Amino acid sequence: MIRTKTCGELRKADAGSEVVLAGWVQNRRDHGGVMFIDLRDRYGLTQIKFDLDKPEVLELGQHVRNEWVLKVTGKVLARPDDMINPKMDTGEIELDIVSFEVLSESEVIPFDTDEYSNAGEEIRMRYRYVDMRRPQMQKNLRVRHKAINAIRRVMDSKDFLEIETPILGKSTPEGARDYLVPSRVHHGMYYALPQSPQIFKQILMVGGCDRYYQIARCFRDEDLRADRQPEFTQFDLEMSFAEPDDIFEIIEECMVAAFKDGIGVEVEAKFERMPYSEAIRDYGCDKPDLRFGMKLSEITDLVTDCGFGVFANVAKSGGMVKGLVAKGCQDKYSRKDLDGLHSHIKAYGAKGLAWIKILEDGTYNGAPVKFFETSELDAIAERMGAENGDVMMFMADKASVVNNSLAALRNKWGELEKLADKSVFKFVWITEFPLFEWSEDNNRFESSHHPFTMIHPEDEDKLYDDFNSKDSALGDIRSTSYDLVLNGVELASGSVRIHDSKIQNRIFEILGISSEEAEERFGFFVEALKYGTPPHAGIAPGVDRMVAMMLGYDNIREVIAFPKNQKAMDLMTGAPAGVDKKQLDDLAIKNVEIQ
RNA sequence: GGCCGAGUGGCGCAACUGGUUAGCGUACAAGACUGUCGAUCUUGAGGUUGCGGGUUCGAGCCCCGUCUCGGUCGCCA
Repeated sequence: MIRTKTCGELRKADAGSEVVLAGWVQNRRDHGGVMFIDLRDRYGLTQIKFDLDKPEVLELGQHVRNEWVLKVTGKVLARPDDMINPKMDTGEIELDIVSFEVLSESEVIPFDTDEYSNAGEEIRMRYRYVDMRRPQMQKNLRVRHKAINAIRRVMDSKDFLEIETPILGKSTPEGARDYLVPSRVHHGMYYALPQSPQIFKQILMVGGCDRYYQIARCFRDEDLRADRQPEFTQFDLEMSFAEPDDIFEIIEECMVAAFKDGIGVEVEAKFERMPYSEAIRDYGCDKPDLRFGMKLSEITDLVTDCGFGVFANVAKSGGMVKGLVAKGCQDKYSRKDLDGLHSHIKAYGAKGLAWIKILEDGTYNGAPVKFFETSELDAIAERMGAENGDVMMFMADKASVVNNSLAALRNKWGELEKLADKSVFKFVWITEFPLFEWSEDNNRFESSHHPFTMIHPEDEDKLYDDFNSKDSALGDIRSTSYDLVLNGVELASGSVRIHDSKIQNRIFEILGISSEEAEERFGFFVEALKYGTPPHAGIAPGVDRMVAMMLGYDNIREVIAFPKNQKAMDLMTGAPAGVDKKQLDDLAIKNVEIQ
């Protein structure tokens, strides 16, 4: 080894020993006759002292620059009490230099690597290797490792096998767009990179593997977001002879271990459960942030005959009127503030946001007030649980717009009023998602999750209703599926799978997939299910999101070593890039002029 | 594809309703200094304000176009 110790481990007890450290120059403080260099590695910082006891070493040291890589031999000195630096782990000691060697010089780096560095994202991505030297990035990568390691430990203890599934697979046109890889051996044929190992993990169950998991890379060629990358990592698992409770128990144990090992936080051991219908009713969305209340209240029935046309017309025409209450905010937000809230929700199709304040004396204030009888307003306030000093906010539109908008408004309010404690991790299982959703575009039912999702046992009788009608009982069918939500973020999605080919065939029929088509699209899979399929269930938590949440980031790029930007480019390597004509010729692909 | 925000020395930012030579911090270079620890002090170098056009006596700022980055909606079974 070039070094005998790391830059983070020397303590007072090491005083007197001679050690060799190696690392990067974080900082040089030259006082003429005495000079200090902070030497940095992954483990920490150690102060190196140069002085006139060795003038030739000091002279050489004065030519060293930031980010050079040094090997330093020296003697550990306990610092006198008045020179201890309590901010450094190694602040009780310093290294009295004997000699050093420059292992590597460095150009002037594009941005600072210290803890105060605040470079923009673009420059950080371009020079990710510099960015990674920052203590925060080192911490992020370490937390990620620790969390994944904890998951592997738990899964091993439960007798799960980690099994790799192929990266080069077959394209399945439904769902997200696939990344395609042209075949050289078969011109005109393509592999697809997996959106998830879904089909393979189910086949592993047919294959008797019983309990499988994988820290799996997944690929989706869709537009990106702060929490969406074209390639991302899922903790994917599948279990035979399992019911939802079995999955919940294992994931809960994994989350507890991952948060403990990752960031030292003890999260609740049992997570709350909430049916999808309740989540939509009370929070307007399927991923509620339960760190604060502020439930939505529907008032459609109270306003059907009111004098406020905006509400009454929507109520009469099958729409929905719903609201929420901002407690004690009456004098905190002006008319202008409240009217301005609309800008936060108009992206969801919200045409307007109505608000009514209840002043401290109990009188109502706001644009719609004059259209209502006081008794009507009293009834609305009572329904919503609003009291003097509160602000009531309302949306009237079709149900999906109302729910989406108010859910966004609720989250916005949680942020404005700091209702959501950042140190709290509130998990919830959202269960019983609808099995089908009516697609207006295609005029038929589509799977909410995927076509292999098991129907809720109580709803099986509804499966044979008319599948060509939007009002069919099929729309009310619940599935045996579940999402794990943490602080308003969807962390995982899973379900019990269909193992009965009769049900599976009926689902295909409803989805408009003919048996020939099913054969063509997933023939091998449907075939496999015919050879003795155990009942099985699974789930796949997103590792990037989980780690980002541990560390308080909205952006998963912070916890991925080499992420891509919003246009799916790697700014460091320059991918994607053009290729040689020869490579294209091998694949029989005609070159397209690069624009 | 739509909407919103941002592009100013290497990096991070400022510049009022359009008005002198575009500032500040940091990094960088040189010098000073024997105890600093985000060292300090002195001096210095470093800019076609993303790009193109327009309005104006005058544009970093206003207008049009365009490019780039980010956020978001659509999209993501």
